[in-house]
Amino acid sequence: MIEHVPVKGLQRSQLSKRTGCNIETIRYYENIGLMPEPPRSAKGYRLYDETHVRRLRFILRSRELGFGIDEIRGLLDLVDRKAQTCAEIQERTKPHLAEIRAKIADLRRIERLLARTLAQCSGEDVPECPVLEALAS
Amino acid sequence: MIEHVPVKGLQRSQLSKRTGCNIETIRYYENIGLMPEPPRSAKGYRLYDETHVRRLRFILRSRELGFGIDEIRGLLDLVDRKAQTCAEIQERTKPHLAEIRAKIADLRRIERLLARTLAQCSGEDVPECPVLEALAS
DNA sequence: CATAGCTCCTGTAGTCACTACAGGCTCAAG
DNA sequence: CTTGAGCCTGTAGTGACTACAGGAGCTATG
Repeated sequence: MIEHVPVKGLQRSQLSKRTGCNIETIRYYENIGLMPEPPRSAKGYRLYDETHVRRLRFILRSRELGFGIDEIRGLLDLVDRKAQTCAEIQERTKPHLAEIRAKIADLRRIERLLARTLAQCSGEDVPECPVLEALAS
Repeated sequence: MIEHVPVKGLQRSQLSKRTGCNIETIRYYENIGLMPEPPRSAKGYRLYDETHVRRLRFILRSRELGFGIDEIRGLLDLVDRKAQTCAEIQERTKPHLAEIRAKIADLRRIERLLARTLAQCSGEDVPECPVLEALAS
């Protein structure tokens, strides 16, 4: 009569399905200390609960918004300390927003250059291509 | 009377200075076959010339424009074959431009979301932060 | 009861585009 | 002759995963 009642808790694949996170990535986040080590079943299987689902969603959402692992570690520390204030969060988020804006500006510059060069390109079978010339210059 | 006249040609550090390319990166490009193996001096020092300068500039410019190593390999193949046509170049450049535009769209979405959330943030010492709530949701 | 096929466990290697380092040789200046 | 820079090589580290190898366990079917 040991463990006849199925141990409640989500296994790795269930957590993966619930969050859309790659199954290997979950273990990776555990290894680097973003996800806590979950309790284990008698046979050593990881057993997750709703707190893990929420934490993983937080991480994934932050990644989507372009935060790096270390930045997320910082945000999670604030959450865990429960001492976070709006001011602290702003302090971390504002430079991140600035970075994203810089990346956008960069890409737009590249896009303009590439589009302009392509527009000069006849698309015919001539051996002189303005794109290559732009790259070589 | 061996090699009294300095062997003409640029050494790695000179090529690095002329192109702005990190000195280690030059060897890396050689290892992966983007840069050709240059001739060597009697003692085995690499000796570059203007053709190497031009090729490296082409590579660096392409990287700046966001082309991956394999894409550059493709462009260089076209250049080397001397059989390139505008049509071939367009074929390779158009999808790349589309990728860049997709990345811009992505980043703009992220930027809007982050900016909107930050705008709701009072910056005061309250423990409920709309940014964290947005991340957790 | 046995076997098949799935999921789980672990550690490790591969990805991309570099960058850095260790250990040894060469070269020019002082 | 010594010092310090620059060259050579191979290898390891970066970030954020992703994939694989080798072994154990679970469940369903014959």
